[in-house]
Amino acid sequence: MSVQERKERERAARERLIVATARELAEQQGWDAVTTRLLAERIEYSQPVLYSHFRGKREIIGAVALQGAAEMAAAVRAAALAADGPRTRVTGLARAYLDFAERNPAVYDAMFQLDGGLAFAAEDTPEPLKDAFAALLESLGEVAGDGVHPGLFTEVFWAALHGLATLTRAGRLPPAEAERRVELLVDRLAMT
Amino acid sequence: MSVQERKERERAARERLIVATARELAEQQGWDAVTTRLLAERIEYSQPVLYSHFRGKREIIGAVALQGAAEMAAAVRAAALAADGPRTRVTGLARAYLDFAERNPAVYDAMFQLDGGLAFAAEDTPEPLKDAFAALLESLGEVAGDGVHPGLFTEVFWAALHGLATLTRAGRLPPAEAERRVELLVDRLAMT
DNA sequence: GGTTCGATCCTAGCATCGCTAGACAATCGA
DNA sequence: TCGATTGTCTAGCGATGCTAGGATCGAACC
Repeated sequence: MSVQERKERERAARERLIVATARELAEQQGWDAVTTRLLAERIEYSQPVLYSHFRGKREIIGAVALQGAAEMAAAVRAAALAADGPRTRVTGLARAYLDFAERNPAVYDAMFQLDGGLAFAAEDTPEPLKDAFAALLESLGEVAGDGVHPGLFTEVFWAALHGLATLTRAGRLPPAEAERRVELLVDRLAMT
Repeated sequence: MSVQERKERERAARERLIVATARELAEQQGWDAVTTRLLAERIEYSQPVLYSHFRGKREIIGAVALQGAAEMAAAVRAAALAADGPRTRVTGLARAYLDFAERNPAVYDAMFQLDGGLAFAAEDTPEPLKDAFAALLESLGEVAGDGVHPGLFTEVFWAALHGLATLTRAGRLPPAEAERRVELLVDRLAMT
């Protein structure tokens, strides 16, 4: 059995290598540069090996997205823990969210802009995605305000952050005043 | 000269046909289906003809985006005119925006999700895009609140709408409660 | 220890993509 | 009427995601 176990370990390691390499390549040169040929060359295997781990390129993007969701959830929770009041917690959360999107644009794209073949807002939504939303909900729920459903409030706040993140990164919003936009958003949306 | 004018007219008509066909095809089967071959076949010309009008597929997407921006500006202004108070105006604007995105998903993608090679938030931003932002500003500026820059407020409100539009359409947000999210957003953001 | 057999991987290739070169035909000016 | 110009098409290039089928390697059995 030991031989088989070793093979499984090696196989899992190679799968992690694929995901990590795809992510690295995407951050360096954009997702367009992540071709199956280049990716295969980087991991020093032939193309078909990729397809023994993933159904196709979509699933590789999906794997990067899940990894990113876990990291984002951690980043958001860390920011929330570092703050003391509900208000500063929300501001910190917003900054952490936008900061993550800015520092990991390719991962953010994998999560929300590209098709990673992942289910959302459904029963079969992968755990990391549900947990990332839960991380937002934990801090945002307490500032939803009276009579407002915490989940609904979180959705709206999240959408606003997502809009700021994508429009800023696409050059639709001047980056200079990003901080003022965050302050305005928190000022108005959060009921403290 | 008349002959040359006729040719120019016909050429302009063909260009409109290309844009209209690309848009139609994108709305029916998604932008992935808008290949240069299929598009050429639909307009009953060969592929290279497309490149005598546009630099490439990107520019065709850009042309659809500009068309969409003009329509969206008109839709937003119409909604604003139909309302009487600042508050109902903002609500109507928000509904019109999201309605446009929902009814014209491919056009909305061309405007904000895909690369149409268009400049934003810069001097060389095409007029229709600046005008679409201006249409939002006209109604949103009056509810920015004291001491808040109308442009900045418009940017934040727009980002929130954009986030709602994209996340809803991507299946990230359940469509059922879309209306309640709009109400919450307007309630909190608009100072009336 | 040699042999068999299954798992693993690679070479080669398919269909399709955006885009372009060069041949061909239609039209215009002289 | 004839050359030149303009316009269009056929054919093809390089690159893409993905796959079929053969080669190779290692584990397991007599």
